[in-house]
This record gives sequence, C-alpha cells and structure tokens, in this order.
Amino acid sequence: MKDRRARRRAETQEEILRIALDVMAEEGVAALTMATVARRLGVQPPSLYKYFPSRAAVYDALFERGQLGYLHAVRQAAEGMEPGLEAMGASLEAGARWIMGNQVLAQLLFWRPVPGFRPSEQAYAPALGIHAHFKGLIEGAVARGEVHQDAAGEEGLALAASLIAGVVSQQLANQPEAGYEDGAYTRLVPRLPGIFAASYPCRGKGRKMPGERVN
Amino acid sequence: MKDRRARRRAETQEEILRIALDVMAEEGVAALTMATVARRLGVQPPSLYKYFPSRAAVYDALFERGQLGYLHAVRQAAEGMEPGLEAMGASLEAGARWIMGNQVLAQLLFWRPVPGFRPSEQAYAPALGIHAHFKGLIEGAVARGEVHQDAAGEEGLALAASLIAGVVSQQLANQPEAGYEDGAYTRLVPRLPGIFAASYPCRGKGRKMPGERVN
DNA sequence: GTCTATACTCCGATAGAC
DNA sequence: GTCTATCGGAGTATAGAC
Repeated sequence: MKDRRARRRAETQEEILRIALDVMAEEGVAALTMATVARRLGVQPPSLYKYFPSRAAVYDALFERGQLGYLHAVRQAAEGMEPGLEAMGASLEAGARWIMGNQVLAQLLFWRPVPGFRPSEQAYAPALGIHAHFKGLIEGAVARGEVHQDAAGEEGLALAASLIAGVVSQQLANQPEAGYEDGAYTRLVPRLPGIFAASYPCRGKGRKMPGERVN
Repeated sequence: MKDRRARRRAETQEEILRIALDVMAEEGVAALTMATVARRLGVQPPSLYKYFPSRAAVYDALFERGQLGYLHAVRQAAEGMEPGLEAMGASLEAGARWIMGNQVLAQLLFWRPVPGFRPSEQAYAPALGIHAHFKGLIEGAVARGEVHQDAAGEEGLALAASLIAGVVSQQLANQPEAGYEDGAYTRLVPRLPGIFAASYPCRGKGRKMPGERVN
C-alpha cells in the first residue's frame, strides 16, 4: 500500500519536528542542527534529508505549524461570541496562553532569532488570517459602540498587536519559566481589552469595560 | 609609557566591539564568530583572545555597554524635568529611539537570542538602575495626582515596561528597516503615557494627559 | 529508506615561535 | 602582541552501496 508508506513517512516527519522543538527549547531556537536531531532520532544525519530538503525547510514547517496553531487558538476562543471587546479579550487571553505554552514556536513566529531564515509565503499565510480575525473583532467593537471607529484602522490594529506582544515579550525574556497563571506580565492580559478601549474612547467616558480596573 | 600601551589596548578593544556589532547586524546576533571579527580587523583569530578571553566575554561587554547606553538615554531624557507623566513620556520616547538606533544591542538586552549566554552580574547591574528610574518617574506622577498610587507598584512598572517592549518588539520583528519616525509601531510611542495614565485613573475621568488622543 | 563514507567549510581555543 | 600551526570538533549536504 502506498498509503502505509505515506503514513509512515508523515509520522517520521512529525517526530523530526517534535525532536526539533525539543532541541530548540533546550539549546535555543537558532541552535537547531540537523546532526543533533539525527542523533536523538537514532539515525544518521543524511537520512533526515529524505524528509526535509534542508534545515530551513524544518524551520519553515515549524513556522507554518506555529502560525496555524496560534490562529486556531485565537479563533476558537472567540467562537460563538459576538465580535466585540469581550471576544477580543477572549482571543487575547487565548493567544497569550498559547504563546506561553508554545514558547519556542512563539519565538520563531514573533521574533527573528534565526539569521537568514525567512518563512515561505505558504508558511506566512496564516498570519493574514490572524490579522483579519482581530480586525473583525475590533470592527465588531466599533459597531457596538464600545470603541471609537478609529480603533479599527491600522493604528488600532498595531496597538492591539503591540499590547499582546509587549506582555508576552517581557514574560518570555524575564520570567520564561513562569507559567501563564504566575507570570508577572501575563497577569496583565485580562486588563488589555480595557486598556485598548480606554485608548479609543467612543464618546462618553466612564463606560465599564471588561477587564477594566476597579478602584 | 604604560599609559600608551593601555590606551592602545583599549582602542583595539573598542574596535573589536564595533566590528562585532557590525557582524551581528549583518549576520544576526547569534551568528557572531571570532573568526569573522578577526578577518575584518585584519588579524588572525588567536590575536583576539589577547583582548577578550572568550566569545562570551565579547557578548558580555556589549551587553553591559547596551545597558549603560539605554540607561543613559532614558535618564538624560528626563533630566531637569519634574518626575511625572511628562518626564515618563520623554523617557519612553528616548528609550524607543535608542532601541531603534541600536537594534542589535537591543536584541541582546531584551530578547535572549544567544543560546547559552548569560550576562555577568556586573553587565546586568545597570538594568536595576533603569527599573529604579521608571519607578521614580511613576512615583512622581502619583505625587502629582496624575495617576492612581497603584501605578507605582510592581504591576504598574510591569505595564509600563510591557507597553514600550510591545511597540519596539513589533517594530523590530515586522518593520526592522523602518526608522523611528516612519515605523507603524513606534508611531504609537507618544501615546503610551496617556494609555498608561488611563489604565490607572486617579479619580475624575477626562483629565487631559500628554499624548492623549483627541477625538 | 537507511546506511557508510566523504567533501567541504567552518568554529573556538591553545601552544609556542618570533 | 602577533603570528603559524594545530587540536578537536562541529556543521550541511551529497554520492553511492545495500
């Protein structure tokens, strides 16, 4: 059966990627080498090139997998919810949790730790979906009168992306070992929707926002 | 004269660090090699070890230099100003500008791009000064009634750090070639003090903050 | 599909002559 | 302080036997 061979091949590719993630977690994202993966897999380095044509191809497969995982996480969190601030908060939290649970992939996605590596167009494609997802949520918040319409512009999207990138960057750089629940920076995540809304006030002040601070 | 020898030696160390920065900018922070530096300096690799005992020592010297440069930038920006939101805005902007003008050092300071490298205690020391600097500014803002006193707690400091880290992380990862003036993310920096203040409202709403959005 | 063998390049670091 | 020479090892990738 060709199916069996194909499945076996896919399983081996899976295992290569899994081992690669382990190596990157232990040695650093940029320190991934085909030889190390081969040793752990119990084969000789040349064998790996039957599954991935180059080291960059391994990075690319992981990059695509990461984008898809992150996209799935933020989408699923808002599933069934009306687009708006609350759904945005759910997506932000899910995204932050995903990042803290997939730190290695997150570094590959959101930083540029590997000199010379640029993701292929296909691997980068899900990022557009992520952008569209948050754009839709913010437009929903505008329609519901939760934020000013300017929030749905590029600047608003940049701010939303910067807010989440800020807390996770600080968390990963300063307290990488802390979990999502314990992190001094991830603790800020529930407040991000309120901070975002306060940055694009609709009209009247004092509107109660989810996650807003109560003094 | 021993002074002349010492000065000559210091000059060579300076040039080594300068070349190392160039290499890191072109090849990636983690891709720095002593051999590359030696080639550009026009000497043989072993000669470098007369100036730095190891590659890690080069990273460490650059790390310390970066911390001191960043500390100096944020301090100087607030010099002569009363501690408060306005001074905090000046420091944030100066910090963002410094980062965009010293991207390689910034990666070394705020990300962890080099597997196995940990800064020495001495090299890390200025970071404590940076923390204290912003703590003082926020305490000034509290004293002036610009923000709630909770802003001066660890959570407030974490938020301030996350705000600036977010915009520069996004800028470096997505538009590294853009300058501070043109960046889609650094453009948000002037609004950060207002966003921070809105997150820790003192009492009455609607207070005008520097950098606050006008709708 | 896996292996051995290998070509090729590079690295960090050291020893010792000059 | 600089050099040559070298150790000892790493890496990516390919060729070809099995």
